[in-house]
Amino acid sequence: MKKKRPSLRDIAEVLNVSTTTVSFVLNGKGEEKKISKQLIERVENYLKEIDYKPNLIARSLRTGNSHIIVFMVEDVSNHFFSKVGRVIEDISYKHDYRVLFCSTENDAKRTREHIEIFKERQVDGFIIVPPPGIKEEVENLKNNGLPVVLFDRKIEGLDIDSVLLNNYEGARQTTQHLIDQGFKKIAFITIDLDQNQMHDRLKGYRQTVKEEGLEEYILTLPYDTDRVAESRKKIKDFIAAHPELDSVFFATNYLSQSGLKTLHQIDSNLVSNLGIISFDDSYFFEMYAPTISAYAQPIELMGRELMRIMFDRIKQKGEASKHQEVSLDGELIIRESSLKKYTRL
Amino acid sequence: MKKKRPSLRDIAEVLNVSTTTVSFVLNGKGEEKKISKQLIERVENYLKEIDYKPNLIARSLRTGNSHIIVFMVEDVSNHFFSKVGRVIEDISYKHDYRVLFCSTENDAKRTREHIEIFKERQVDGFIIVPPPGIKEEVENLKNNGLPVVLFDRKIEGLDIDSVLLNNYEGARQTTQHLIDQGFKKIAFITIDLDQNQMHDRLKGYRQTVKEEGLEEYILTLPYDTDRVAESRKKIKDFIAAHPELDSVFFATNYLSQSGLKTLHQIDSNLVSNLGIISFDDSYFFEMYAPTISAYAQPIELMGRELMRIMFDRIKQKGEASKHQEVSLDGELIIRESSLKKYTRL
DNA sequence: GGTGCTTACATAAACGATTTAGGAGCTTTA
DNA sequence: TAAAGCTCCTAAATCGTTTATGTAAGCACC
Repeated sequence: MKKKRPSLRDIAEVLNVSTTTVSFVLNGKGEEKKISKQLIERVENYLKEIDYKPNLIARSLRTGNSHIIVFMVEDVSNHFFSKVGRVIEDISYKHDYRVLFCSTENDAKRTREHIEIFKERQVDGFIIVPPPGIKEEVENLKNNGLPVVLFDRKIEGLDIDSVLLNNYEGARQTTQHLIDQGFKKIAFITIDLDQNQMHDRLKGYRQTVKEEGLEEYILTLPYDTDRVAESRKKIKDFIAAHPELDSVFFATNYLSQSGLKTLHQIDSNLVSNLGIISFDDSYFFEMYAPTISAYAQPIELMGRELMRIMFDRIKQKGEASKHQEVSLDGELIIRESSLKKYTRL
Repeated sequence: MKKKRPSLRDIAEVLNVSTTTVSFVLNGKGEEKKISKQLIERVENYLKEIDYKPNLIARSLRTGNSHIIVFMVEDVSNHFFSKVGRVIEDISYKHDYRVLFCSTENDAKRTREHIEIFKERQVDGFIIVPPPGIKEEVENLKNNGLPVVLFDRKIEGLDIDSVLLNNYEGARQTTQHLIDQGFKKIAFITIDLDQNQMHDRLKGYRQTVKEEGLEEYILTLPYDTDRVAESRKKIKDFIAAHPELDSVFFATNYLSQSGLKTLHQIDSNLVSNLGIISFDDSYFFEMYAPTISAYAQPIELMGRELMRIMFDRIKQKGEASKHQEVSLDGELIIRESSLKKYTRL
């Protein structure tokens, strides 16, 4: 049943030329390799006629690259990562590269295993959202001449290509926006995740309220998603302890979503009465009532930058050269929830 | 810099044995192939010592399979598909298979091209959410002995493995639930997508209201996501034309989300005053106020069934055998929005 | 002591491409 | 006319595995 696809050799035989010739023509190196016009044409016509598709596995084995890049993120089904993944996928396809998606679950062991497996598969590059504790593996990849671009987070003490959000600046803008709207008692609700991006957001918030001579209200919740009940309680207590609060800045979109629910539970008018803004946009915010303002990461741009750097590296074929650290600005998406005139206090 | 990984041949040389021996031991066929215990041990120790990893590309070339399966869906960043993708990814990894994700955009041409490309890469199987118009290509894949499992939709007139939701039954249950809650004027809002799953949902709704002696209220919106304004207007007109409606059944979660927004725009109390339920669950529904009831697809189970069939087929190595059509039931997730006592009419 | 059967390995041919090195035939040049 | 230089093409090695086939040694058997 399974009829074998013709190989280069089969074609060469039919045309009575060598496989070399067919290969050269196939790869558009005909002229360069001084194959005569007529022969090029003859081969090309035949290739087209039988709609020949080379066996990419064989090509990979010979050339040592696979035209596959991996995109390792915390969770492929996470909205932000899957959107960026989609951008990367599209760009890759245009350049004849494919993308392997993979979830790290922010776990070092799982990530290490995956990196190992992908190396066996001769992938051509890695885009990684690094979990803590994989500095060494990433360094090894780089030293082996494999392109690696970090995304979303960096690894302390490792000079390597990366595409990041300017979290500090983003948090500053977000906080400033609330202040500009007339909010004065701004709570910052974050998680106890020891990673740069969270630190930078916190710093941005603190610096801004400080400069404006306002007080800080900071609540740190556990990172564990299964400690929801605990988080809920903490938010309730926090709100109760600070009745003077007029607005809330959630440090991640996940926090905002569960936070909104909690606020609504405390008092169904609370959400409308507080100024609310989220770091990270979400599809959800557009639908909520009121619509929720957010500082959105530049998804499209991030994907493009990641691939630009990736292809730069691939072209360089492992030659060392200075690393690029791209820090991108997001965009404040102002919706109803952060506009003073919409709150009813 | 890039130090070459040792090959089987290198190892054989060091150990003074043949590559055959090393290969057999590597693949655990030592005993079967009558290699002596001592030698097996010697080879195994060395393999472990240098932490040898075989070149999977070479293996693929030789064996003709890649241990890669593709998961082609409408959009990899869609919540439902990415969740199922995640399940598939996890199962695959456990069996040493990798997953290539790919977005079809529901476009036949794009899908055809992708199928072609994946065949060149010798992928071992396809899980496809088929766009209209690719019957022939899918049939070819199957006839070439390549495992194909359809997901979410079927292709009319093609007998092939598939994992589907029992849309009819789901819509019946959903409608019945509203009726049991005491709702009597139930609107069904759907899209004009000519695909089985939508037809079945409509049928389920109609049959149920008919059996209960209730009137049908059906609104069909354009599928195009960029005709949002038009959809909004249609919903508004529909609601205005039928002030007697006491509940709404949205046929997809995307519809629910934009529909909720529209309802809220019409009248901020409308969402609380109507009974609302959605086909397809969404993360969003849990957070909304009120929380929105939904008929949830069994994501985990779907992923497992897809992979079960896939591995069945892979084991059969292209032998034809009767196709399996799995029809799964979802689960009614009852939240506030569909409970009569929560609506204030 | 020839035949046959294990055991325990090795040899070498694939898989299907890319690519290096080279060769045949022609023209040019000193 | 011999050497050199083109032009156009080919032979064969190579990538790193898997696996069909080969074979040498040992033993049994009549």
